[in-house]
This record gives sequence, structure tokens and C-alpha cells, in this order.
Amino acid sequence: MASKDRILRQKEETRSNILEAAYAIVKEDGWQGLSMRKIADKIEYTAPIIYEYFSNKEAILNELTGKGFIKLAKELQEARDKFEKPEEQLEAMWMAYWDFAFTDTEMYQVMFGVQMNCCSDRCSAAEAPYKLFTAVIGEIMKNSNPTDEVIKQKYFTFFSVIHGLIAINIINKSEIMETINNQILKDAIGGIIKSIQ
Amino acid sequence: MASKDRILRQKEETRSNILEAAYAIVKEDGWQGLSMRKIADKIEYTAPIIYEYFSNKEAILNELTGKGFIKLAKELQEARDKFEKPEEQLEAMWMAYWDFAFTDTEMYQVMFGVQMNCCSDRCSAAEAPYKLFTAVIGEIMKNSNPTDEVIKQKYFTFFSVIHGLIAINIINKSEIMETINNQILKDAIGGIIKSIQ
DNA sequence: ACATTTGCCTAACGGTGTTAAACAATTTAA
DNA sequence: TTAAATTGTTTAACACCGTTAGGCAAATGT
Repeated sequence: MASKDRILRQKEETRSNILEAAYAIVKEDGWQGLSMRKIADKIEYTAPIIYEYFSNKEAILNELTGKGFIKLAKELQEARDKFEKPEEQLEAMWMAYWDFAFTDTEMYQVMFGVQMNCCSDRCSAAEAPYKLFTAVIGEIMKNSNPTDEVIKQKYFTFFSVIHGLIAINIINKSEIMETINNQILKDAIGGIIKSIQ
Repeated sequence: MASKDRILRQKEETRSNILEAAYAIVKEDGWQGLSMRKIADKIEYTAPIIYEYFSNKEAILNELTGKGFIKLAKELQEARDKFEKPEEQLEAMWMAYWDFAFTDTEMYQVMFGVQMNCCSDRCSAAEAPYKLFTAVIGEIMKNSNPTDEVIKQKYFTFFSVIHGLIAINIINKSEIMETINNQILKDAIGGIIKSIQ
């Protein structure tokens, strides 16, 4: 029967409703303010229903985290595809990374445990940004025949500086660091790119 | 009467017992596992007693955070005082910073919100490390007559890279990044110091 | 028509931070 | 010395949390 399909579609929809409701609550009240009962309220059900779609609260966080990594990866790709030269690509990618962190701050928090006790098990999508970045870094360095280890190291150098700066900004979000952010971003990214060419 | 003194001393002691018990629990079970009732158990009281010493749980976290910053500042000073040249001092200080993060990881987490929804209001002691670092950076740069803003920017450049690297290590504590850590630490600190001389 | 499955809810358990009320012990005052 | 007031501590409770078990009612299958 076709009703089977409709029911399956409906189930899939409430599943995604749960995720949407959860993230909406987080954007209103922060990760601290997220509770199963609040999610249930928002989707007009009672709390136990959620457990037919997710085994527990952590599973919801994990799925949101996964979605976050997919969105980040997509934005990194789009940034990359706007340029031809790998140096320009890399700079655009880190800028996209930066933008993601401040457009979807709550996502960034759960993905990287900023002011938030985040998901324990790394989801598979978490690898995507790493692969995108190292591919471009490898392209820039191809003349010096770098090992994977060297590329990985360069990647983590970038990552440290950007993630550190993002984390500081999220925590002391009161202080205005606009000019300092721009300076450091420009200096650090530019500097490291120069150092690996 | 002298008994007043004894009682005051006793009160001060249970106050510090509460803090010690709290941190002991955190070192055993992580920040997630810390609860008022567990603290009470450990000091052999019941939970409401704690509220005569601290207005709420957050106040305990705040006080621990303050103690953390004081300890960090002390270790930074000790590292600095082992050297004469400001360049060497600065490197030693960042190394001490690094060591602090992995010796007192739980402290570092609550101080900087790593995988942990940390204290909201910045305590006064949080300024100490900033002042220690900027003083030495200013000394290194004194030939170029830098503004406070420029020094601040250099400080945050260091801070970003080190904190970022620390945060990554705390979150993916499974992966062995020993060699990468050393490389990045050496490269980044050395590189930035060179760039400001 | 009856039996079975499904969707959903109420109630509950053990836990959390926190507060109010009660009790006991100690100190103060008469 | 005895009565009053203060202090220390506990028990009980509230409102919330994540989670599970049981039951009711509607939809489905036979």
C-alpha cells in the first residue's frame, strides 16, 4: 500500500522536526537550555516519543554535529571553487571556516567543544574538512614533495591558530576585538601560506 | 574570646575543604560528574551546608577558576625568572603555559571553556597571565616603540595558536600527536618571536 | 468481528541544583 | 542556673533533568 510510504515519510519528517526543534531551542537558550521535554513541547508531543527516533539525548547532539560538519564541508568547497590558484583557495577556505564559526556559532560549539561538553565519538563527517584542507595544502606544497605527515602538520598549524582565535572570541564575546581579529587572521593565514610555498 | 578565632578558622577550613573535594571529584569523574551532593558526601556533610559557604554551584566553579589563574600566573613567573633575555623568557613562559594545560587539564578546561560550559563572569585573576605576557613582549619589541594595541595583538597571536593546539589535544586526546605538537610549538613560538624582534 | 499491532501518553525512577522548615546544640542574657 | 536567642545541621520538599515501563485508544490485519 501507498500508506506505508506516507507513514515512512511522516516518520522521517518528525525525525527531522526533532533535530530542527532542538537546534531552534539551542539558538534561543544555548546548549545549557536544551532538554528533551522542551523538544517534545516544540514538536507538540511528549518526551518519550523522542526515544523512538533517537536512542538518547547524546544521539541528537551527534546527529546535529554530523549535519554541522556536512554544512561546513559544503561551504569550504564553495569557497574553494571560487578560485583557481591553491593559495587563494586556501585563504578563502579559512575565511569561510571563520564565517561558519560566527554564523553557526552554536554548531561550532558542539562540533569542537567550545564552552560545551560535546559529543564524544567523532562522526565520519568530521573528516571532510580535514581532507579538503590537506588536499589544497598538498597542492601548494607539491614542488617540495611533502609527506602526509608534513601536510598534516601544516594543517594543524592553521587549525590551531584559527580555532584558538575563534574560541577566544566565543568566550570573551563582550570585548571588541574586531581589528585584532582581522590583523591576526590576515597575518597568520598569509604568513603560514607564505611559509609553505 | 579566642574560640571566635577557632570557629572562624574552622569555617575557613571547611570552605577550602569544599573546594578541594570539588576538584578531587572532577579529577576522578570529570566536570560532568561534579554535583553538590557528591561534594557534601566527600566532606561528610549534607548538601545544603555548602550553601552557607557558596551561594551556588557556579560560585564554586568561579572560585576554582580564580585559583587556577593564580597558579598559572605563578608558574609563568617562575618560568620567566629562570632566564634573562626576554626572548628566552617568552619561550619558557609559553612552555610553562603548555605544561600547565596538561598537568592541570581540568583546571584549564574550566578556565577557558574547553569541553565544558565554564564560568561566565571573568574573575580579576584572569588578567594576570595577560599582563605577564604583554610585559615581556613589550620588552622584546621596545626598539620599535610599539603601542599597547600592537603588543596586545602579538599576545593574541601567540595565545590563539597555543590555546588552539591545547584545545585540539584535549578534545582528540586519543590520537597521538606528539611529534606534531612539538613541531608546531617550536615553529609557531619561534616564528612569532622572530617576527616581533 | 476479533486479534494484533501501532502511536502516544501518564506515571514513575533516580538524579540534578536549590530552598524552607524543623530540630538540636551551643552561646548569650537574666 | 535557667531561659532565651543564636548557630549548625539535617530532613523534606520543589522543580527540573534524562530515561523507562506500563497502559490506553486508535488503527490495522485477519
